[in-house]
Amino acid sequence: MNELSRIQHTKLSDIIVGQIEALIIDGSWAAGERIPSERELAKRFEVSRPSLREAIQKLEALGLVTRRQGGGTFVASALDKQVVDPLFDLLARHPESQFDLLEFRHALESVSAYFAALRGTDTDMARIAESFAAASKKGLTTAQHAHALVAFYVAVAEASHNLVLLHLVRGMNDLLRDNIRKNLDQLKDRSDVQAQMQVHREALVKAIMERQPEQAREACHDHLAYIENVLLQLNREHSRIQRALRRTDKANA
Amino acid sequence: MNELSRIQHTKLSDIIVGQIEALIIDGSWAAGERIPSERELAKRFEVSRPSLREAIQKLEALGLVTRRQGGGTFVASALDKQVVDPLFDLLARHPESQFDLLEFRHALESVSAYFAALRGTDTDMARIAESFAAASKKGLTTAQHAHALVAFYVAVAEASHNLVLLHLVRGMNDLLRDNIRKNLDQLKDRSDVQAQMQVHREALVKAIMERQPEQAREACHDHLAYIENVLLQLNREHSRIQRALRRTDKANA
DNA sequence: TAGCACAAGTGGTATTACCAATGAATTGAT
DNA sequence: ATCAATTCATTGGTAATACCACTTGTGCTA
Repeated sequence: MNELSRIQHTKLSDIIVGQIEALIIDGSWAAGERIPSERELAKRFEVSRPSLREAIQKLEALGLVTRRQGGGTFVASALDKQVVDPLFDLLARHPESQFDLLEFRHALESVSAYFAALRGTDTDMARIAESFAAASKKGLTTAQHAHALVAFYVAVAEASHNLVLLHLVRGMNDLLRDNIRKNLDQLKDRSDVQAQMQVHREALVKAIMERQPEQAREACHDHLAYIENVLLQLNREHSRIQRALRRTDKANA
Repeated sequence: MNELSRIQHTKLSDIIVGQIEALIIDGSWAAGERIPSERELAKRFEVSRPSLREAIQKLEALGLVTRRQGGGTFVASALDKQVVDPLFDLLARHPESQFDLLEFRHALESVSAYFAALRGTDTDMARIAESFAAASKKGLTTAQHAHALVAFYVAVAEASHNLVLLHLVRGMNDLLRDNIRKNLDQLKDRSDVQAQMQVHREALVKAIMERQPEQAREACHDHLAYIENVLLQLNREHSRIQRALRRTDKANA
């Protein structure tokens, strides 16, 4: 049986990865802590150092540990535990998929808001309030505003206490910031729209703080649906202007 | 300068990865083709075999190549070139995060259903109907049923015509199948629950076929919320039984 | 007490060897 | 001539040992 034979040939390094992951996840090795040396671990697991190194390299690729030549191997802290998804790289290079991303954000942030309202601790709520206040300051540049909004959404995702949601939001940090900045750029001249967006965000924060999951979801949905509609309208206007300009150019030719 | 020193200390294996990636991307090494052996490549790049192996291992982690002991290393074809997200790997190895995944699926599949109903072409609808019929057959093993359900959800994601959703569903294929199989296993003795799940899926397909986005989203939501509640109930029962057993063991000790 | 030098311990890379799996070629039987 | 079995070469997987470069800790001296 093909599958059976595949199961039987688990690589040694994969077995070691599993055992080290368990140690990290159960807290035996805490974030930031230096783990035993490669030579020590090779002895402990009764494998060769190259096999142990292969396992450590996989853990590094997973973002679970970081290595420093001469310094040691450390359990990655949450701060620098970042994973890059190839699709997000792809999307970053193809801005025309902006709406695909917006639609996905729609789902991701709505469910994050829902669970943040459902499960957020008092600490979570405080951080959401802080990051929202930072994002609401006057006089921010577009880049600063985008950065602050990302921090706000990350705080909401953290408050959801869902590992998958948190991972995705963190993984698409750069992409999220670029998407938000582009949205803000396109809406730069529309102070009416910006005011409305701020109203939406305030409604979202209020719903989360009052631990109203359905309202939080709805507020987030309204916010993103509004942005989509405005951007679609702007793009239609832009396309219309482009077509008009092309007609004018043809008439003059 | 910290960053400057980081640039200077590029690992040998990373350099090799870049060079091999270039060969794959420019078509020198075509999909499905066997690449030169490790020993040959080590000689060509003038590095040691362990360093070359580390590079190949990274390429494998990226999904660019596949290795077979005794057989060789092959450029991954598009068919099995699957994007592996490290979190999905981690989740696959730690079943205790089953509910985080289920909550995320909730959001992902609801929005996929919404957009499938909104944008699905006639071809999409036909494929959804086909895959749903395949998933509804009697007499499937749990593994076959899970496999068929995954194909169904992939068809729905394809009908959404959203690149991000499609990517995520594809990327978590194995994880999705394992999650569904586990859910089916736990619900094996509950024919009432299985019947209800089938009713939900039929409602979902109906809403998509009739191009009713809100209804599709709602049907999907109902389906997954139902599964979550049933599993939570089962887990509570299981925990209660475990606690009762522990009390019995202690009394007997 | 601070700075410098040295040593020990760390990860990175290398050489060489052997094991287990795979596939191609060869040989023998029908 | 064809097919099956065997053999051998080549592949990836694992290991032992060594050395290099970097980091950190310790001890000594001014």
